[in-house]
Amino acid sequence: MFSKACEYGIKASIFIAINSYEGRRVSPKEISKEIDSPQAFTAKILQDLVRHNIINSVKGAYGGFEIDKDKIASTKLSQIVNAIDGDKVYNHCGLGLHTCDENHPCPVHDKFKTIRAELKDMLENTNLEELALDIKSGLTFLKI
Amino acid sequence: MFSKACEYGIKASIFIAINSYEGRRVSPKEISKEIDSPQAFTAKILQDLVRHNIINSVKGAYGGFEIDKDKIASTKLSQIVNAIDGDKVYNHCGLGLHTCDENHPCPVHDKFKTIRAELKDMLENTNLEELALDIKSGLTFLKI
DNA sequence: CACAAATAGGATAAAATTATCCGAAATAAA
DNA sequence: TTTATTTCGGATAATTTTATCCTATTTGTG
Repeated sequence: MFSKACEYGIKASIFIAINSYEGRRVSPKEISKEIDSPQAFTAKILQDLVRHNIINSVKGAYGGFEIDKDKIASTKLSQIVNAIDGDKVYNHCGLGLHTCDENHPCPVHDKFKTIRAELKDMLENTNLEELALDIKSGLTFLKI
Repeated sequence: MFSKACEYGIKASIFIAINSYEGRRVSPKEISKEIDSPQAFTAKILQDLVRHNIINSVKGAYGGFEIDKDKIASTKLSQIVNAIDGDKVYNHCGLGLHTCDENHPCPVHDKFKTIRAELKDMLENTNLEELALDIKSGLTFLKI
């Protein structure tokens, strides 16, 4: 469904959000430990999220990654996915046709339509805040 | 969603089904031309489908690939996907956790649950016959 | 200013996926 | 039985994704 990079990016964003609520910046080392991902690779993905304005980085001593507190609730899962994997989750034809639409559908176009729409809807209506709160309250987990 | 190999495998199966209704065997060359895929790679995937008993191969002159006519309607899309991509489409955690279930859910477990179930349901309730008929009647397409 | 602590970014490596090539084996027909 | 045709299967290559390493750059503190 998502690339490894995207999986790491989502989990990292959630962990950063949790810590940003407490005013704490986190490093790639802490993050990769907490989400069980390769550190250097995770750092690359964080750079990408910074470039896409999803998270914030502060260089130098006492630096690290953070998210503006008042941005957490309005950051959608779809933005993270889009930043890392692009729009192929929504737009790529299920069977890889270059053009696949109502006028020229692939054999599974119709059957995929609702599923794809629901996925899109879910990603666009899920925000970082709810995901972070579930982790904090021990309802969900970032690793294992 | 699916691997390239799986996309090719699905399209190839549909094309073979169409021709099997007419009692015609088809070669990797014809298939790859019709579904716009690399020939040798497609041949490998066909071998895989043969090993998984989804299609049938006949070696030698006048040989080729075919599907038993009376098997087409009972062959589910899920069987093809499973043969090539395994069960990860259904079972792999959305965020890559090794264990992700009701007792130990990842942050998006619940939100993915219905989507994943629908996908599974769709794949298990779509058969080769309907896909082949749609192509034959010009309703859907295998390439471009 | 010098130093320590961080992220940024380029180069490279490893692994997985996608793709190609070629000879072996099987089979039908002449 | 020979020949032409066709799948099978192993070896290899190309590409993409995943992952690592090292140096440069930035920045706060003493």
